[in-house]
Amino acid sequence: MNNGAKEKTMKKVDGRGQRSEESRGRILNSATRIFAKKGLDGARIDEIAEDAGINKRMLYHYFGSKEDLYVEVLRFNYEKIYTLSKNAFNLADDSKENVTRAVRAYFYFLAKNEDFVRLTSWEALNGGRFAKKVIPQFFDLVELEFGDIIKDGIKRNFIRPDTDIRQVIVSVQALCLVYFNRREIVQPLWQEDLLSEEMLEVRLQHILALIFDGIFSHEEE
Amino acid sequence: MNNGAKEKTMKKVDGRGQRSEESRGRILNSATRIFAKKGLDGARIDEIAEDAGINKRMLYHYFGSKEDLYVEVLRFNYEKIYTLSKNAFNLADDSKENVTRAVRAYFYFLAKNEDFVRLTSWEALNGGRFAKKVIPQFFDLVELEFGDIIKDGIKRNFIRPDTDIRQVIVSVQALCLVYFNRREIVQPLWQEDLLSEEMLEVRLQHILALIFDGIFSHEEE
Amino acid sequence: MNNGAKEKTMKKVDGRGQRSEESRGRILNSATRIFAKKGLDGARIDEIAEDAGINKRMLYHYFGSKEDLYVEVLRFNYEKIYTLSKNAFNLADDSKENVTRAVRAYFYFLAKNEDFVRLTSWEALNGGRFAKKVIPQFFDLVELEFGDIIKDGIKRNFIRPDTDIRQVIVSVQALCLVYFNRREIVQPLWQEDLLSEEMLEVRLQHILALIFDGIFSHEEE
Amino acid sequence: MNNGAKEKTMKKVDGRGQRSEESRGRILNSATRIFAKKGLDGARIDEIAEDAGINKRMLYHYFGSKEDLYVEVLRFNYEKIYTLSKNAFNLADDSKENVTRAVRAYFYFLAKNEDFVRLTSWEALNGGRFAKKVIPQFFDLVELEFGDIIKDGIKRNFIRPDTDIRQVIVSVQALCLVYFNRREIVQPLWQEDLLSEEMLEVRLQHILALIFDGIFSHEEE
DNA sequence: AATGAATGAGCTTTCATTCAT
DNA sequence: AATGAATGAAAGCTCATTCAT
Repeated sequence: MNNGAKEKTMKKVDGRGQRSEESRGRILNSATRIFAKKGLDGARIDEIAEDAGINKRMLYHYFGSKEDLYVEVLRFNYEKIYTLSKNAFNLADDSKENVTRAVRAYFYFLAKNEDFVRLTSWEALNGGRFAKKVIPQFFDLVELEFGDIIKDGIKRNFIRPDTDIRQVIVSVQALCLVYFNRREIVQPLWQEDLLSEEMLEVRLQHILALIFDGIFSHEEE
Repeated sequence: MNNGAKEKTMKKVDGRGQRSEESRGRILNSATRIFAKKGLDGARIDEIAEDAGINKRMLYHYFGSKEDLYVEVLRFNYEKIYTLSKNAFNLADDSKENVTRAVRAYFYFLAKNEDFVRLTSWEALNGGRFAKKVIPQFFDLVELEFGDIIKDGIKRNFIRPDTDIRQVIVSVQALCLVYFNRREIVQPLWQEDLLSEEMLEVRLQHILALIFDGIFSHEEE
Repeated sequence: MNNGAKEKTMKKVDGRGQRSEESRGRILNSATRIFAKKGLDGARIDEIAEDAGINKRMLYHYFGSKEDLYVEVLRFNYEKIYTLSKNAFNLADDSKENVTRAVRAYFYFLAKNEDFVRLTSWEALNGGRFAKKVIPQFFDLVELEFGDIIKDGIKRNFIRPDTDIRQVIVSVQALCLVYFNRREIVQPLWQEDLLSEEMLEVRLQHILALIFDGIFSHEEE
Repeated sequence: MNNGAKEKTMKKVDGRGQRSEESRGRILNSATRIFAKKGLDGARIDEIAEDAGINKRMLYHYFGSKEDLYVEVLRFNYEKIYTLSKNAFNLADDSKENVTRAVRAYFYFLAKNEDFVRLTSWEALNGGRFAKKVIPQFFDLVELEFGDIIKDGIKRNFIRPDTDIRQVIVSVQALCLVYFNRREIVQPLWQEDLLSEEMLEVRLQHILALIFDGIFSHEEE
């Protein structure tokens, strides 16, 4: 259905096709926000349509059903993180630098994409039921490529050879996600706004310190 | 309401009051399971009532509304982890031992209480909106007491003095929770069942290794 | 059903029968208040039972059903006005005095029996559907006896011979009832409390003046 | 809500908006009939929807809730009597004529609008709770303008100067309303149909006679 | 391409009534 | 005589979806 709609737009380069593509985009944006906020069950088609400023009927025209729209929202948002992994994850010689760059990129991606964080959390509670329709191997691909970085680090003897790469992937993801995921809940522990630039950097440094002093061999210390 | 019902039962030890308490309990158990599985919005009162084997009306009689029932379910389940924190967290002389015992207790509590894990995750997405009615300072109390253990460790010079206790609390919680939280999603990375005794122990050891080699001073290495 | 319960009580003079009669009375009083306030549809069995301080089950034991209870409430309250008509309506020689006494008695009866006023109003909206089960000729009997007073007045030449007795009955009833009936609605027209002794007397005098100067021959003026 | 829907219709004179307005009107008519008959508590949304021949959902779409619909019904019906008071109550030189015209207009308005009579009676039992949302000063405005007529009559020396205008307003309203209000109850007193043209006129003449011979100075007699 | 109006199924909630003790 | 617990039917209300233009 997604593809179908896209092809249509391709064909028609005149005014009508563009409006159509614009409507589709507006729906997608509104749906992202509202599904992120309330989940599949909590979201209301009426609210999305009103927020997008379009007629409810068009929403069905473009996306078929609430569930299909939800899946498209997942696709739309996961494409963003694909892009991230393509760009920010090139191996350099310094393993520590590689890991730092990757973690930083992931962490700040999450910081800037609260909707993605929430969508991924709803999906976790769904057991990835819908995301699987979008990503065969659901599970941020970032993490898979992060695995390569670790593997490379082991080769170069920077990282302990007995390191369980999969566990590390899961852990790094957890350490980053949790900060946004449970932000409202842990916020009371701090005076400062958890999303301020300073606090974000504090958290990132904490994560890096925890990881490095754990997984790196300690010969250099 | 909870207390009220209990007192009633206290008074009458004969058959009458007990059935009431039993019904209440059955509702609470069914509701726990179904809210855990589907969340507040996804759960259906009919399903809960049928599962509990009682008339829908009684559910309203005992709990007032769907939302109130949900809050009672949170209370009911959070009481379990209170108990944990009361019992398993007594300070010994060995700081490493203290941390290990606490993390192990928490980790295995989560392993045995999938419903709790899921309820807490739904609540995170709700910003703790409902849990706040149950726990003034929502956020597993376990973690707060875990803070004392870290503090004690710092005093004894086992743990680095510059450690940010709150960040560690958040991180430990993340490292434990993620494993159950996103289990269905990360499972494809492994052949083995993530909930098998062996795999649980593997994860726990990974967490401990990550933590220790990070937060402990490295004089002993 | 009413009689049945009474006979029972007659038989048993010991404690049990008295309690039973007392419970019945409490239910009737509570039901009167609540039916008067909210009507048959608006009243709730639970509320009546709680207000009477008895178990809902007893209410069904004594009265059979909500509707039957309502009918008993009507009977219970109409008996009060029967008593009135028996006592206050004896013919004297002075026709004006007779009418005055009767109207005054009726007006103050209503003033002191707000519940009766409301019950009779609900019944009017019901077309007397339920009251008919209690009084064959529903319609305050007072009024019928009031008819005799008028008739007597005509005989004595105090009242115009062309007076339509039935219309007068309806009108007098209206003039008295409306004051209590629509009290909350007309109250804003006055500063004073419509139920104060002074205001009640003002209204009564207005009614009497309106009636007399209308229906009496004007020879004496 | 009322205005909103009307504006909508204004914009689009083609088929689309009109059906909406028509549905709204059908609901209002059905609701008037059924609320008049059974009151707010006795009426059933399903019955109204079925009677209006529309889907229950639309009723909520247009009116929001049962109570809101009830309020709109009151507004809708009170507008009718506003119109009456605007048209039929212009002062002429003859005071008797003025009063007669006003009472006649009011009396026949009631005769032709049984629903209005009943709605106003339910509201009286509600203490005007809902009508207050529609009319700041609930209480037929007719009556207030009737007050002006009386006042004018006093000026012209046709009506006794000590007349309490507010009492007269209440009384006239009572004398008219009661005939329709309690019609089913008093009907057994007559053989004829109370709503027949003849009987209506009889009642009206009775009311006028009662009023005039009371409130007018009797010099002319 | 776009829309206002409409719908049926299903949701939460309520209520008069009865069961079991 | 009295009661706490339980129930089925139906109420008010909501929602994803489709019709007609």
